[in-house]
Amino acid sequence: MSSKRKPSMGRQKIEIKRIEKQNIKQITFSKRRVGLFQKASELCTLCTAETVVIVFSPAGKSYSFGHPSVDTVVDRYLSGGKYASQNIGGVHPHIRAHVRDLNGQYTEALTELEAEKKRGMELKKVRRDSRNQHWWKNPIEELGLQELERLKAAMDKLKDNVADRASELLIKDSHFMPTADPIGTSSSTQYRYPFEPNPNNLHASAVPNHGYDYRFGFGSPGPY
Amino acid sequence: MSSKRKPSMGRQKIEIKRIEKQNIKQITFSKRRVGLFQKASELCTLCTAETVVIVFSPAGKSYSFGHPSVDTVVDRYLSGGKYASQNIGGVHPHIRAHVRDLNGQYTEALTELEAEKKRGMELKKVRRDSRNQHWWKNPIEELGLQELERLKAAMDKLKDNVADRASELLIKDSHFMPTADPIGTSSSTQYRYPFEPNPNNLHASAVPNHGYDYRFGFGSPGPY
DNA sequence: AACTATTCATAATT
DNA sequence: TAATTATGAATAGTT
Repeated sequence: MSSKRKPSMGRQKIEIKRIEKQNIKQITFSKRRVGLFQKASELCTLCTAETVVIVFSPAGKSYSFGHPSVDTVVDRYLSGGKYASQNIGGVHPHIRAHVRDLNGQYTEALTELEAEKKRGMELKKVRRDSRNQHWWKNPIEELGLQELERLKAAMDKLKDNVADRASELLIKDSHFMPTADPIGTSSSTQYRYPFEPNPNNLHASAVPNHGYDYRFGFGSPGPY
Repeated sequence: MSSKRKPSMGRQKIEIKRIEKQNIKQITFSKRRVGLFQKASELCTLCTAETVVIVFSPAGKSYSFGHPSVDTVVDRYLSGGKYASQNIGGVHPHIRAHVRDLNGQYTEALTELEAEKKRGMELKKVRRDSRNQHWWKNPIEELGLQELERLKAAMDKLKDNVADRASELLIKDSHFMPTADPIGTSSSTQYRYPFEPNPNNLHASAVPNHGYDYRFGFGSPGPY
């Protein structure tokens, strides 16, 4: 209750090198990961670009962002950069514009859909598309087109409505949820990857930089 | 030369939506792509994280950043999450990483839904939405805090369901898995610069671009 | 998690 | 295409 406000020092300049303090590192990771995804999202939207960002935390948890989808972009990359999909190509530039806001809406919609399903709605096999392989669809593996459509429509509506005004309500009540954590994160059983926690150096091969101002000028003539 | 200096307006606020003007878009793309890679690099360094960023310009040119390398991180993602080949019915074994990756799930789900619709599948409107369980479709103004709480609860529940399902699968597949190597490039290219402008390889075969010559001077076919 | 002071990113412009 | 600069955004340190 003292009267003083917040004599914050404000943002301080930091050296870009490995953060030793675990707690600080964790917080920084969280903040910057969000910022990174946000930047990626904006790039997609503004420039009609396809982008994927995958990040493994030092603990081994993965986070990703992808437009049109993680798989789409990764596949395209692996296949040599060919135009992976002609049907998707910036046609819908702002699908995932408000990732955080929509994340909750998505899960809610899924829940609602599951309820519908259990209630005895007709089930239809999803088409043979490779997308079938996504494990996360299993919980709703019987989603029929009708359900998908409903879900889609609902999400669209929510997107419009919530994106415009929910934030003000939400911010004072609750926040969007963390995007990762379902399975025990304490992870005593967490598998440890070979290089992932490699503490001391990032051996990005002939890596010129690491941690400080970089500059590269592969300015390109022609198409960007 | 008199002192006729035009003080630039400085950075102006812009709306995050598709940029129509091609020249502006191209410039923005270049700048933001660099900024994105820079952010990714800093995240790696500061937090000892493994990260990959792949971006395709609207012209189809790809750029990527990866630490320790693009392939390393992509492989890790693929081996831990899924495999690119067609999937047979049944449970999917490679789910470890994806389990905690709701963000990616979200983007993929959204895209999937979009694809469903665009694929031309029957467009059925919802008719039973008069039911109370569709409260969440109402205009946001009508959503009170109570509803928001409910939505939040539903989200948590869904996440639990997903986590449970995932746990089952994890237990069921707690053994070693063959590393999915979608394209057989697991080893060769180690020498990569962190910021990797991929050469124009629209004509490329199944092999991801591996040139380390990041100066592409190709002509500019296609749009842009 | 919320706040600020500050650094950093970048839109407009040359 | 690159450089400059004023302003918008991201975020380090703090509460």
